[in-house]
Amino acid sequence: MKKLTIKDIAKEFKVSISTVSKALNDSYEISEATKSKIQKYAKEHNYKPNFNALSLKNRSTKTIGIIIPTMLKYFFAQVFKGIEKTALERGYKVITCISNESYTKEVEIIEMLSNGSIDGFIVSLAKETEIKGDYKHLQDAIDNGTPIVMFDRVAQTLNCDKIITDDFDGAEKTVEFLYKNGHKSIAFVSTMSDFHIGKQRFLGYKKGLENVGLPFNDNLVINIFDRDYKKYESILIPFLEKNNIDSIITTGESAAVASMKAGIKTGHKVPADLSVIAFSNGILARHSSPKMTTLSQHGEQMGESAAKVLIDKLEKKNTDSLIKVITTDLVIRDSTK
Amino acid sequence: MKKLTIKDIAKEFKVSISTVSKALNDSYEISEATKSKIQKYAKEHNYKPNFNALSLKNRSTKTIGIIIPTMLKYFFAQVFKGIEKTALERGYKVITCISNESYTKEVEIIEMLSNGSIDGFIVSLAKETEIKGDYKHLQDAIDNGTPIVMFDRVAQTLNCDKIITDDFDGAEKTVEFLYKNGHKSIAFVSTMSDFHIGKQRFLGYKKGLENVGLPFNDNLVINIFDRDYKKYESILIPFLEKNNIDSIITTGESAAVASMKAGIKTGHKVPADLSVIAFSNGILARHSSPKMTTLSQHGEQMGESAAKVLIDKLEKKNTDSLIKVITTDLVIRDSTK
DNA sequence: TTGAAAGCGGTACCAC
DNA sequence: GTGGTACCGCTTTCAA
Repeated sequence: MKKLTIKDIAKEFKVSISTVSKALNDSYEISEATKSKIQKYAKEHNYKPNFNALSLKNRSTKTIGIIIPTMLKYFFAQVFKGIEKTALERGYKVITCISNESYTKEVEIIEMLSNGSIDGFIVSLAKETEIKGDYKHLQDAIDNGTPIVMFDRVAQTLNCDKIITDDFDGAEKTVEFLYKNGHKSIAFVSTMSDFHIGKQRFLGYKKGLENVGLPFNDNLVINIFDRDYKKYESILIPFLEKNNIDSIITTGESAAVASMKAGIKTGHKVPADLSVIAFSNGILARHSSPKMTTLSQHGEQMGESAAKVLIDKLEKKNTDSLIKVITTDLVIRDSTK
Repeated sequence: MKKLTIKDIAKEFKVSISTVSKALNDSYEISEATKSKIQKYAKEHNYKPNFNALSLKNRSTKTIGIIIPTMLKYFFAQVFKGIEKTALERGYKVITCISNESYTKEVEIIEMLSNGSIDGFIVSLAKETEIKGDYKHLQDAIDNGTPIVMFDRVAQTLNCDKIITDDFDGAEKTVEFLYKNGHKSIAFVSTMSDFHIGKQRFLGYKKGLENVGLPFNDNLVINIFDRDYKKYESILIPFLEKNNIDSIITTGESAAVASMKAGIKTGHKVPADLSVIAFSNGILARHSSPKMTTLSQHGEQMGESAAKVLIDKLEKKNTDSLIKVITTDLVIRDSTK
């Protein structure tokens, strides 16, 4: 039972294919009688215009390519949700590819999709790519007329639309929040120091300290490079033992959970004498005990925004590049006093 | 800077387009000299055969459609990872759509993609669809010659390939494990009693009790219908107070976390006098305190399997429908004694 | 009001 | 060894 085509319908009614095409598109050129019988037939027989033929003709696929480092992190899954929802609403499909933090994979994906498969890209950089700092593959795509919208892990030097978090400001205001609540010895735990966003969060932390008049102390900052969250705790225990710390800001959830556990193991009470706040987007925060206070990231909204900006660009509703900042919200739960 | 086509290359070398096509496909009909100069030129100018033209010609898009209820659950994200990886390895792209547990959405997605956008589907049913029991949209797709592979939440009555978890056996062996470790009063907490897989897990639980000679007690079973995990705890506290329970099997992570918290609040010690085991796939299990013992689900492997089975079918490497069971593993952590 | 034909970017058969 | 052409399914211009 193969697919019905315009040609089949033309044969059925003994008319030309152009008549059928026009009838289906409700053209004024065609008589009501002809139109209605053809439309009825098409509907009854579940006719659907062939996607590839249309894409070929229109030079537009109505699909967008997503390239993200992973789907296993809740933040990215949330962004994906926002993209998918918005895209569908506006009649676009999404092809989703995972770079798995690999530069090579990212390049290959761009290559693979740059053959008319998609109209534009939404990208968040692989870790390797960001460290390498080589964005030629993305620049090539742009030069070829394929718009790119980046989010979260964006390439500073690339001229394209960007959706980002207020990393700097978020960290800054978090320090101020902790200070106002009586904390004097605020530590910063980062698992993202390789990333631009990690650096911004760190700089915001420093700025926050400066704002409230606390000295910056290098010993209160720890950068974890290990990718294995299981080791976080053992790294943090000596950190907490050696230093007199009353609060911790972490760049992510796993580190925050580990911080709380390490805090408890080193004799602290959370939040009575150790407060913990994480840049986060979710799932662990709400299930940890105590429940985690977070600087909440609105991944879904970032996704919606990215899709909207890209599709507007594809449909020429906007033209010049913008940077959109989605601000974090401080969500106070039980890990801070 | 528009895309280079075969026609452009033909013009460049003043040869016919068929010569170019053959040269690019390394045909024996074309002289080495011509081939090499054309191939060189194509590579240098980054020529890529147009995807839509090829798909149109070949009636095959080398892309597969994924329809899943959500990406925010770790299990589905894992399955997605497996699918994406395997698909890419075999030269396929994936278009991913979220049904958001809605029957209507699921139907719309199938409609939308049934226009030659994809060669086959990988589906896990929306909750609504499963409750409704109406699989006509899927049957239609199959009848139209679009193969479907289902996973986890599969339609019993549909004749297609299926990748499932050993829900019944998993629950059964879990009861036996708990019994061997001295538990006599084993509760079953389900958030999936609407789903076939939830029913299977329950039946496996009953069978397990029977196997070890424990009586089945209706009071020790609780079905939670509330979708809000925040309420789980308040539902479970009276459940634990009223009954004398020494161990709990849950159908998912959130319920297990809530069970542990409720247990602690009702004066139990986990795992000393209350053991908790969850059907799970991940992330919470490893970060909870105590870390959760799980019946681990291998989502990624299910995804790999689903993609492999679908692609084999598309490429006619297999032909008849199979049901593949991916068995769970008992991963013992700290929530069981 | 309807139809013929070109074209989107390829492939492949057939002729030269 | 190279070129002409039909075709994949559809839209659109132009002619009838």
